[in-house]
Amino acid sequence: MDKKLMVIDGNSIVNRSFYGVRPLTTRDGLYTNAVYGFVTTLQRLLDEEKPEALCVTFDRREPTFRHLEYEGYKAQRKGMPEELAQQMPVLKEVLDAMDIPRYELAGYEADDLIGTISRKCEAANWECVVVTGDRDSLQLITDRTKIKLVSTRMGQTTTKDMTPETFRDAYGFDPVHIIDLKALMGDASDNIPGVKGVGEKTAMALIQRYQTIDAIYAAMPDIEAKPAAIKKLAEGEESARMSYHLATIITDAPLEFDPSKNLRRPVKPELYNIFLRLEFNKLIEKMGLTAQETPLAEKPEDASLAVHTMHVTDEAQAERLLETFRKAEHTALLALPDLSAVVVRCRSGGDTIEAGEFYFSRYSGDWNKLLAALFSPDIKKVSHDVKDLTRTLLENDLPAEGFIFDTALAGYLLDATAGHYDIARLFASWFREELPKPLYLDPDAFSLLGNTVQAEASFLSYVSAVDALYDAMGPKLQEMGADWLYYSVELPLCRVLAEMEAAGFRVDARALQSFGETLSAAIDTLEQQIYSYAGKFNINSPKQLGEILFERLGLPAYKKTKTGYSTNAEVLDKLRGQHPIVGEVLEYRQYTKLKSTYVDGLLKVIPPDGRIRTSFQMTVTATGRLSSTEPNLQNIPTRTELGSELRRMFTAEPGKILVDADYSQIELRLLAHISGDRAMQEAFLSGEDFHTVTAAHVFGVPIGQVTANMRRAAKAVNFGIVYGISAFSLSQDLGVTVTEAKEYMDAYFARFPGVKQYMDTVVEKARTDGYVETMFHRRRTLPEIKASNFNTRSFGERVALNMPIQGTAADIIKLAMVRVFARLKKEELQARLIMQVHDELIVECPESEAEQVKALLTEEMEGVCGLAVPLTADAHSGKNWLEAK
DNA sequence: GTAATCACG
DNA sequence: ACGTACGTGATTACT
Repeated sequence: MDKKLMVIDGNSIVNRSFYGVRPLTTRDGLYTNAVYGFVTTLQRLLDEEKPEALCVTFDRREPTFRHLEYEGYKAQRKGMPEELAQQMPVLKEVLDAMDIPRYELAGYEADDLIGTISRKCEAANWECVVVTGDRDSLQLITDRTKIKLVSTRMGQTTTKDMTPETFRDAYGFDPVHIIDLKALMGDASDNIPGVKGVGEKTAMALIQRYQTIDAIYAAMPDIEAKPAAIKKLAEGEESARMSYHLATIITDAPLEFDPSKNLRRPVKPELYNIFLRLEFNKLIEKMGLTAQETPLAEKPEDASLAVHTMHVTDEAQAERLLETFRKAEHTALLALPDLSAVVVRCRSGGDTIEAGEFYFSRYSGDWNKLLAALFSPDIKKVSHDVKDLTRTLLENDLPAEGFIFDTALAGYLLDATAGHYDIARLFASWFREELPKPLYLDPDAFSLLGNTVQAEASFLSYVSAVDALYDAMGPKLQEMGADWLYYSVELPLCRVLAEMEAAGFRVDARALQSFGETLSAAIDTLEQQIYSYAGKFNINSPKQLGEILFERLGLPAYKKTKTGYSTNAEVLDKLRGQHPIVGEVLEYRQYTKLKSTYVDGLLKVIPPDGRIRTSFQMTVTATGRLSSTEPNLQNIPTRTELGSELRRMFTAEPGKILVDADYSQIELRLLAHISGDRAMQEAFLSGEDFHTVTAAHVFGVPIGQVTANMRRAAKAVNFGIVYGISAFSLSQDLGVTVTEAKEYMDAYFARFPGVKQYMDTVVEKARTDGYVETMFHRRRTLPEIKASNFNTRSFGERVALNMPIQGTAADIIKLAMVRVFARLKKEELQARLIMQVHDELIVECPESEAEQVKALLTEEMEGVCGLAVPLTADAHSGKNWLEAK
């Protein structure tokens, strides 16, 4: 059988990848989606076709000679967006590392190169597969050359094989006559004029009947077509002949090409480093790439590190090592989640210190005593995920002191949008080297002697990675000015959160259960009523609900989603009154939401002691806020009366009481402070309702004459500013026209010129620096701000406006938590912090402490930092969350 | 696994 | 002209 060569239209595939793959960037802002899409597509094609040889063609950016010949030709082709252009050199680098030949030739387009390559293959008795998304190439199809047409729809790449047979089935003539077809109908995207007035239908019919334009013009004027078409053909002959020429792909470009010189070769070792730089971790894994023999020089080399590693099992050894650790300036330390093993890496600070890596497990002495010694304050520990380790230790009645660094937390502060902060990924992205996969996740591995050594080795490599990261990250934190935030807020917060998680929040399971039963009954009734209008269907399925509402019942569909009708609350609310089913669906939604997410969801996670324990995530949000998972206790309902009933089930334990304190409008106060706008600051200093004062300013009336509607509008503008406003969104929110919304904004900016100025300067600063930051130097990098895509860039601008405000509020409450925690301890109160909801703290304490705790909370929260406006917090107490709010 | 929806600040 | 609020997490349906 003949050998097969696959030639890829590089520009076509990279373009499709760029628009088909969601935007991806590396942590330093390099766009990578087109390269990623290209490589994955290539992998798939190779799998499918298994060609012996492979090459890629590219267009040169200079004008080709056809531009000179006919100036309209492809003149309108848009320039590449910057995000794609920057990926082109990277893609070429990748192809070189994969040892795939690239062809480009000044004066020739990719099509011409492909045409030439395919003919040379045929001449050498090779089969040729052309991969492109461009239908122009179909004219190249022969018995030996097939085209794989690539199309991308909704992120899914599909290919269609076009052979002479499939082509004829689709078009009714031979592939080569597609040139004749284009000569008649033209091609707007390539600026081929064709015959004026002859479109696709006429042209197809003519070519199917006569095959070539020569045959058509030879038979003129007696051809099978409408008289009007015949007239146009006659007038357009010259244009047809020229178009024919333009549509013909060149197959004899001056290109040296021998298919046997394009045989597939193994990838070069550099590919690993390139992929690492591009953060293509999945591809590295899939393609089985490994690090190069010679590591990059970036990793800090520690000459003093002892080469020896030791498995510590006996007490005498351990005692000696503990003494060593106490003298060390720091040790890196990791523990298994079940505390069954600990690994320590200790570097020499002097002659007396025994340097090395030590693996503690299967210990003959008192394991808990050893742990207590390791986690006491006199050993300065660098670790990873300190909050989780602290919680585990506390839950086992062990000390959890002396943590001086957390590599996960540092990674987050250094790049809050990276998303993942596991040791392997941090190590790979910092040092461009891979780390062995974690083997310790499987506890059984330790019982199997064969695996043990491997598991230990892997665990040891993790602790050395943490140690190396500590060296690299510490200075970086300082460099960006985030060291105070890190050491005085984030790191101490680990302990605070660990204790909050361990404490949990008491929930009245019986009350919750009976609330659930009430809901169930209501849901059943509503279900029957809804079915009575429309028959039985799954009300929870937006698809089925949409069909019922907008097709069966004929209600007007205001909005669509990607996949069909939108049936969200906003849409349904507009349909209220048009059909009784609408209100019932809304009610059904509300009840089922409460039942499934809250009642059932929470009942599932109530342990025997009745206290629900959430997990606070410290490394998730891009702004610095915490998040809460399994379960999320930061989104317990409050906005509706029925929903807020759930808060009644969150209680203090008998004899105790909840104290709830929240910041009053912290984000707007921060806006007033950060922007330096005097009028806005005075609005807060006046002591009047802030939204009312803003309304008075914006509408130019005395405070006494502000109507509810005016206040509502002002409030919407205030929030809009914090979110990075646009007139359109504001108009949607307020239900007014865009023009009116624009007027509100103009009036607002006229009255608060400092706010306008802040908005301009913060966006400008984001553009020059590539990041924005909070008052405490928490940073968010913003590659989006330089995007050429309008939407992406606008998003970047909104984020630039919002992050410093939301983020500073997050910094402030975190600092307040650390201080409240310390005060409660210092004053020897039994009160315990148990919850944080972004601008709100909840403390559970004996009733006798309530007043003292209220005062303490208010004082610490308000006293975090001095602003140009008062930072106020209000505290309330009650037996349950609803009462205390 | 993704999309739609809806709960919170 | 572009298409829109900022930040999260859980549940359900459906591919």
